[in-house]
Amino acid sequence: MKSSTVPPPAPRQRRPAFDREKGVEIAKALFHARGYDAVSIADLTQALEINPPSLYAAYGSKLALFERTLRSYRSTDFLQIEKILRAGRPPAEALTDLMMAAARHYTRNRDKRGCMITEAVQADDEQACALAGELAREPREQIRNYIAAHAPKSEVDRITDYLLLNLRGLSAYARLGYSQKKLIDCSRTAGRALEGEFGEEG
Amino acid sequence: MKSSTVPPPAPRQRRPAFDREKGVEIAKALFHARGYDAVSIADLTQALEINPPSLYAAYGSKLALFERTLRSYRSTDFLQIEKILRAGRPPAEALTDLMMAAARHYTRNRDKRGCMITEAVQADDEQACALAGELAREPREQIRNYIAAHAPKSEVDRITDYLLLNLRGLSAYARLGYSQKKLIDCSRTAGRALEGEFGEEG
DNA sequence: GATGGTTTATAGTGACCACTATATACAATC
DNA sequence: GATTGTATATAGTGGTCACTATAAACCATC
Repeated sequence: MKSSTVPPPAPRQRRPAFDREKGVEIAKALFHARGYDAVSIADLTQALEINPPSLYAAYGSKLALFERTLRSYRSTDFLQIEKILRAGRPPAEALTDLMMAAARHYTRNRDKRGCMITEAVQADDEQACALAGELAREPREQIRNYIAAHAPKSEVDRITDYLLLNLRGLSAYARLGYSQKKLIDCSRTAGRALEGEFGEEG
Repeated sequence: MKSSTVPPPAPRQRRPAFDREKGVEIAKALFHARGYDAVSIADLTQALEINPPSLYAAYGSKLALFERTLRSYRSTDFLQIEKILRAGRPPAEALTDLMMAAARHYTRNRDKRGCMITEAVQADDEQACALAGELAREPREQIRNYIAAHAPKSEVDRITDYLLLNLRGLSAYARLGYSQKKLIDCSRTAGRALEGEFGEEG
């Protein structure tokens, strides 16, 4: 019999080693579904099944983890702009296809509605906002360069703005639950505005 | 001479009576500039120069105050859709004008960028979101009814969605700081997609 | 001047925020 | 088996969130 000291505490459980890359995927899903501001550290640690110190050891901060998820999104989940805007097809058709592809992409999964980067650009958190703004620059320039290669110089900005504005609208309406069909119809309609812009074919 | 009791505390200051309507205007400016989620009770009490209990006595809750500001915005700051979509002019022209008017309206003041209701529809707070959704219904129906009066029945939804999506994009890009000129150009471009929709004139 | 009702003030509430100090469990090495 | 480094755990930190209990100041009436 033991002497009447305090009973030994139950041994603490220890989880298997934490996989950083899987963690990024899980966090990405959360951030995509709800946005940077609406996802808390508690949400993340619960979803990753780790404790806060482990999360901070693995990623540094909420913002740093968000940056990882954004970069992962950019490299694996992002619209393949350069494939759609390939040379040798009518520009109005290619750009319309870009919008229709976006409509499809933004509604492909009910938990991944809209564009994660586009939405993050309008986050309340200033740093998250700036981060998304940087990541949005490259695809924006891809679109602009394509348009610059096909349209009169004086019209490039206007056409680019129009296209980006419609992509922003598509992402927003995807998040509001609009159906894939509706958004594809919107994209096709939006494309009609481009028809006279690049010189008529034939 | 007084006996040596504790010295009388300095008399508390008391502000002049608080004006509820002015408070709504001030709160509206804050909510418009930063959105529901990003404005705290502390921000509001500081701007209104009152203490939290006074704010709750006057308005009930943050959400109730937000509702007041939204309704005030709807009735005094909102785009006058019915004036722009008046009968007797080419529908494509009227709808293009609607978008251009929105572009102007959303950039008229650097502290009142975008549409307060449109932006609130995508707030993180569920109740604020639902509230904005209700207030957005009437103007949405106005636009839809106008289109329904001029377009084939099968095309009404598509044209309406396209128009609303562009208004959403205009509001978002106004908030991002795009110039009035750029947004008006976008609106004019967006209008070109409508040209074939209502039967050609002449 | 005392009284009652209203509106203001101070000073909190518990809950949640992002983040961390500190200790324990474990694997590899000596 | 003792040591060391690493990854885990508990249990917090101070700050801010929306919101409120309670009391003091003021005005109108008696």
